[in-house]
Order: sequence, then structure tokens, then C-alpha cells
Amino acid sequence: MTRKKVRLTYITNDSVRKATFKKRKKGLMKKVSELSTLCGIDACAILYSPYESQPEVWPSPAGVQRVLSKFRKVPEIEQSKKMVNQEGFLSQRITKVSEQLKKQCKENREIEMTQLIFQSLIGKASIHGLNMMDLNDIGWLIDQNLKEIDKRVDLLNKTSDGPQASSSSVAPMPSVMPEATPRMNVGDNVQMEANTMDSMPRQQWTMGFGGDEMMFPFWDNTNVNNNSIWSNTFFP
Amino acid sequence: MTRKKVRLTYITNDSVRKATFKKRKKGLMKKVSELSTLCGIDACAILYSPYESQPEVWPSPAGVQRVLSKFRKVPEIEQSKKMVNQEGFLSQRITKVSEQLKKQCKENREIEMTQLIFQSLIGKASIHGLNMMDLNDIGWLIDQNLKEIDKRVDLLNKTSDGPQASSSSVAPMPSVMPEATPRMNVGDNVQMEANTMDSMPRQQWTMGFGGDEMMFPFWDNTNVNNNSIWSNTFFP
DNA sequence: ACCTATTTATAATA
DNA sequence: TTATTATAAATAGGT
Repeated sequence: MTRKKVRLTYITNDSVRKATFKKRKKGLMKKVSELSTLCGIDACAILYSPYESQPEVWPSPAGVQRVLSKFRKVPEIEQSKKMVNQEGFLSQRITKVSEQLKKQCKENREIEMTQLIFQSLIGKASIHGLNMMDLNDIGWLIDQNLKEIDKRVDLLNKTSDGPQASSSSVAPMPSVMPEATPRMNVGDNVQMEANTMDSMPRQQWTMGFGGDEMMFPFWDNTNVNNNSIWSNTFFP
Repeated sequence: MTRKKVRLTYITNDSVRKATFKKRKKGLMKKVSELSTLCGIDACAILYSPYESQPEVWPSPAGVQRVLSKFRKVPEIEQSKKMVNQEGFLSQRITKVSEQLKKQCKENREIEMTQLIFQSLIGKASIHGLNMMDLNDIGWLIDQNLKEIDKRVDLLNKTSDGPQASSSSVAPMPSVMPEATPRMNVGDNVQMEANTMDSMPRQQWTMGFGGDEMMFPFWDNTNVNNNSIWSNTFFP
């Protein structure tokens, strides 16, 4: 897990696999040891490797036997109860990584749109010709920024009433970093699950619409929320 | 292991211990899973916690049973052979950390002595009044630096014979960093083992002695190497 | 539960 | 193989 993000796949190169095994075995044993010490629990680990004829265990043969006898006393059906089996473990991870992916996509989207806004402001790009989805998101972003600004203005007004307005009571301005580039670190072997977005109708700023009314009310609201050219999986 | 280096001791605070258990259990299971996948080996882990009535295992009850039956076939005596038992594991770690400690002390010593030299050169300190051990080490350090310089001079002379002496063929000068401060990261609960130093007689520069002869040859060489005011556990 | 400053683990390399 | 180094991952303490 360094120099490169590791691909969670069988290592075909023999020497690399052996080296990895040695390193990770050591790390794993250390982890078991630490967990056992820190939390005062009974634990054991057993590893079979092609490099040793005998299994390698933690904490000791006797310790393993003790834990095992404890384990065997429990009926099979009971065992499955609170157990972390491989399938459950993997589906948990898939869910989690999918969430990460969604979050990352959203972040990337925000950076891209912010970039676009800045490019526009310095005349290096134009928002003319953008599609509705992009415009919508840009509007949303600008809205957010305006809200932020309002909040800060309020805060400053309030704090300046006091005898000694401590500047530290004001949250630091979020940096927008026009030079930032989108990141996409999702190299994991995970399929994005079906779109489960919860995008909501939102107020528009770019179009000059105010209040809570929807723009283009002649559109079907139930469809606006899902899979239309106006919305996407990114915001809010 | 973050925000603070963790003390490898039973966590007395209940809520903290539980939180730590949850986090580390997750991490451990992930590690076992990865090791199994990456290296294609059979492995299992079993944890007993006061938080669940049943043991928590990886990869699955069946998987555990399979590994266990394999394990139980091996005679007890054989099991101990290549096994990483707790005692062996800990003594391995102690040895390793002791080595780290020694290395760190040596590094600190080198930084201190280098600092002293620089302080001397800019008139902020004087080497007068130092004890023999310090002087000896300083001499050794200066020797090393001189050797380094000679090596570089040789290299430059050689490379400048060629038509295009690539400067990249010359190793970068080691930075001595007069502002560096000694580090001491050894907070582990490890006792430094008995001094096993292998310090050797060395040439002196500071005293103006040249060649291979020892200074003060009337001293017993066999004692000079170990536990004298002339030498310590640091250099070489 | 989430966040982030740090510590650890470790992949690639020498 | 062992050591070093640059990065990714784990996680302690805090919100």
C-alpha cells in the first residue's frame, strides 16, 4: 500500500508474493497482538503458507487451542449470528467504497464547476453554450457561496457589536482554489451501484428566479428529481 | 496510533476501549482478508469480545472450521516449530526496537557533535574543556567528512577527464545541517540491552596523529575498545 | 458517526 | 536478503 495503491488481487509474481506475505504476516501478527493487549481480549490467528510446512499462529499453540475449544463449543448456527463472513464483509466494503466514489465524483464536479466559473471571470472561458445540467450546478454552487458570504457578514456584524470582536470567532473563508484540478482516486474494483440519488428541487440564482417556486412549473416535478437534463447525481 | 503514539497497555477507559476494539477489529479483518487474497493462502482469525456473545471470525464459520481441522491434525510438538508464539514474537520485537534505539542514539550523537563543530566555527562555543569522549567522536566525525571530501575530489578529477563530465555522476554533498536538532523517538517500553558495541581503534585527526598507529600506545588496546573514557557506544 | 493530524504499514527500489 | 524511501492506510483524540 505504498508507492502505488495496491490492487486487491492475487499476486502472480512469486518473489513479490512471498515478500508481501512476509511483510504482511508480520504486520498482521502485530495487529492481533496489539488488539489483544489493548482491549484485553482472547484472540487468535492462524495462517497457512506455502513457505512453511506448519501453520503460523498467534499467540501460541496453547493459546490457539484454548480459543479453539471455546469456539467449537458454540453450535454452528449460533456461530453465523454475529459473524463477519466473507460475503458480508465484502458487501459491506462494496457499499462503503461506492459511497466514497459518489462523494469523490461530487467533489470533482464541484471543483470542475468552480474552475469553470473562475475561467469565465477571467475571460478564458464562457458559460454560454453550456448545457442545462452544468448551468444548474453552477447556479447551485454560486448559491452556496452567497449563503456562505451572508453567513459571514452576519457573523461579522454580530461580533463587531462586542467590545473586542475576536477574529478567531469567524470561521476561515473556505478556499476555492481556481487552480485546483479534479481528483479521481477510485481505482478499486467496485461497480457503482444503481443511482440512488436524493437530489432535491432547488432554488435558482443564475436564472434570476427567487423564492421557493420551481422554475418551469409546467415540467413534471416527479421527473425533475430523477434523470433529467436539469439534474444529475452530483448536487446537492 | 495517531494524534498520539499509543501506549501498548490495556485501555482502562471502557468507552475508549470499546471504540478502539471496534476500529481495530475492522482493520484486522481487512488485513486478514487482504493477505488471504493477495497471497492466496488459507487463513483465519477468531476474536472474543465482551461486546458480542459469539466470537467474531474471518472468513466464515466453515472457513474457520476447515483451517482448524487442518491445524488440529498437526502434532503439538510440530506446531511449536515454526510458530510465532507470543514470547518469540515479543523478543523479536525487543531486539528490533533495541537496534532502532541504538541507531537513533548514534544519529543523535552525530547531530550533536556536528552542531558543536559548527558552533565552534562561528565562535558560539568552544571545544576547549570537552572531555575525551566528545573530542574523540568529533575527531572521528571530521575524519569521516574529510574522507567524503577526498572521495568527491577524486571523483571530480576523474570525471573531468571525460569529454562531458556529467555532474549527475557525482553524488550530492551530504548536508550537515548545523541547525538540526537531535531527535529521540524511542518511547517504547523496551530496555536497552547490554552494550554490545563493536567500536574499533581509529585514526585520529584532531590530535594530529597520522597513520595507523594508536595514540597513547601505552594504554591497553583491549581496554580502549570497551568502556573507557575514550570511546562510547556511538561511533563508528 | 465523522474528521484530520499523526503514526504505521508497506510497495517499490537500491 | 535487508535497508531505505515515498505513499497509502490505519487510527487516536476530538466534534
